[in-house]
Amino acid sequence: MDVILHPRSEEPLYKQLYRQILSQIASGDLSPGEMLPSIRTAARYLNVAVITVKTAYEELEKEGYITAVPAKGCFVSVNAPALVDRSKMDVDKAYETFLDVCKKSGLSDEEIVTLVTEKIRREEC
Amino acid sequence: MDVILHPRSEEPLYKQLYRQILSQIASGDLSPGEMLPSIRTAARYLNVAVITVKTAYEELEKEGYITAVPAKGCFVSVNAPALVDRSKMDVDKAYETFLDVCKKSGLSDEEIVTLVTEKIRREEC
DNA sequence: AAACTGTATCTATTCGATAGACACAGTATA
DNA sequence: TATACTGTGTCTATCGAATAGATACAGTTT
Repeated sequence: MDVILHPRSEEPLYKQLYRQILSQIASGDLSPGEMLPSIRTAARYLNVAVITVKTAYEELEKEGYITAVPAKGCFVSVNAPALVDRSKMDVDKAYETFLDVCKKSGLSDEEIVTLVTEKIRREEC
Repeated sequence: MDVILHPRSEEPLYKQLYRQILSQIASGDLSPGEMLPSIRTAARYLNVAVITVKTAYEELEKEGYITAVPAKGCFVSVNAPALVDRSKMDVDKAYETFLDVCKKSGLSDEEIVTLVTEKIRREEC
């Protein structure tokens, strides 16, 4: 399992795991149909609680990237790559919309970057 | 002071106050230059703590709607109506949507800032 | 039967948001 | 100058959501 968690990070463990798995699906490192490490195996390997892995997997399942089968395992969805592509497009589209509104409100490029940075920073605190 | 707070509401007291004052600025009920009730007066009248009013005023000031002058009072900014007109609400809404999509795509806060910065920089060239 | 799978629940901890109380420093006015 | 006001800063309490640990449950595989 090619995942590294940083326990002291601001980012919750389950989110770190979620992102890294998603990234591996996006890169093709994890193929559709492939079985993920079981929740217990992953938890043991990563030295975290079962619920931490469970939460990460749950989030991935809720978004359709993986499918959990009780007593069987968790598997990368066959349509995961399509979802990844779509999400990329969604990000682009959402960005375009956001940029449009900003420009219409008379915000400069610099102000937009500042705005996003500030909002993210405030959200993190 | 034409404000009513609902202590049992989900919405925090200071936000209720913030919204109602902003609404009054937007409607012209509060004019530019006009002095707002002092923090203490408002707190006494509304039966809330000083810091509750302070927080609401602080938010309004941070966004440029009012100006606080120590030992004098808080005043509606002269350019408050312009701020209201400017579709700031739209920017916020567009940002929220954009952020949502990014999060759903598994982007970390850092990655979002990078993405925006990169896109803006590329657009400028 | 043993060893595995995902799931559910109960609990503890931490942290931010909210808001109360009160002290501080500066200004206005009588 | 005494007082009554102004915004500000700090210390504290409470509440709830987020996070994550431990453990028990139910189903499948070998």
